[in-house]
Amino acid sequence: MGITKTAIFSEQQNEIANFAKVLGHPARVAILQRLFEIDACVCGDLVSEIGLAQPTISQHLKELKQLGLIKGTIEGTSVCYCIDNQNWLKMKAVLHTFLNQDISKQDCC
Amino acid sequence: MGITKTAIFSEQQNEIANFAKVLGHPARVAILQRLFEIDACVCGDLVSEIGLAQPTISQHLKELKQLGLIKGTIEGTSVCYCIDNQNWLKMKAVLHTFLNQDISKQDCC
DNA sequence: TTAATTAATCGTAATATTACAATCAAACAA
DNA sequence: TTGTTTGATTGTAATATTACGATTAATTAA
Repeated sequence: MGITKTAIFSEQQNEIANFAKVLGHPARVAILQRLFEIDACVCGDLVSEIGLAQPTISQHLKELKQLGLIKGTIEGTSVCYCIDNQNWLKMKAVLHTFLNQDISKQDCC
Repeated sequence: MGITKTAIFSEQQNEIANFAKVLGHPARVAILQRLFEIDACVCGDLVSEIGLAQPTISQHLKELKQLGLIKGTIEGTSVCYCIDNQNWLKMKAVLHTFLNQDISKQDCC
């Protein structure tokens, strides 16, 4: 019914899924890549760089912020965004653990 | 409009997002974990293990299959699923590269 | 003050996703 | 053959997501 039954899964499984979900849109991938690329913080240049309307970018930024992957500081009329190192590392650790599960044997089917 | 503008993003960005998206649901995370756990292939035990209806599990399996992360073989009346090693490694490489982007300096905002 | 700029928020339309009941198709068992 | 089992498919309801126009709030500039 469009709603995910989070209750029946473990916290770890939900955590993995939540991190993966926020990376599951190319606009958010592009935003993160841009924030890594630009040493200094990027503000609303993201709107012109990525070809989406300002409210759309703002919405994606909100999701990234909610998961803690980025943080923004007001600088005059603009807002400066950057990666939140600590939470990025946290996500990295969570996803790496999942991705590095070992394939025990060879193909079985 | 609920539709993602894939055309304005690079192939790499879409690839990252597509892999992340399929991991963005706890049921699919659980299915993959189970397939890693169980050495032999699991069939419809997934339905009883995970607390979702059979059509729902089937739907999630389909998405995993479409991205090539798992493969299924018919064995009598049941279907045996397992991880597709090659594509799993491909995804691992793609996501690792993205996750390992370096944080250039310290926090800037 | 008023105008301009920037970005968040609101409202909404279009589409996608999640979940499951009902059904169907294929393989096996009797 | 007929029944049984397994899992895919269909159809559908509920909810979520994506995208953007319009508006708003906040800051700076004149």
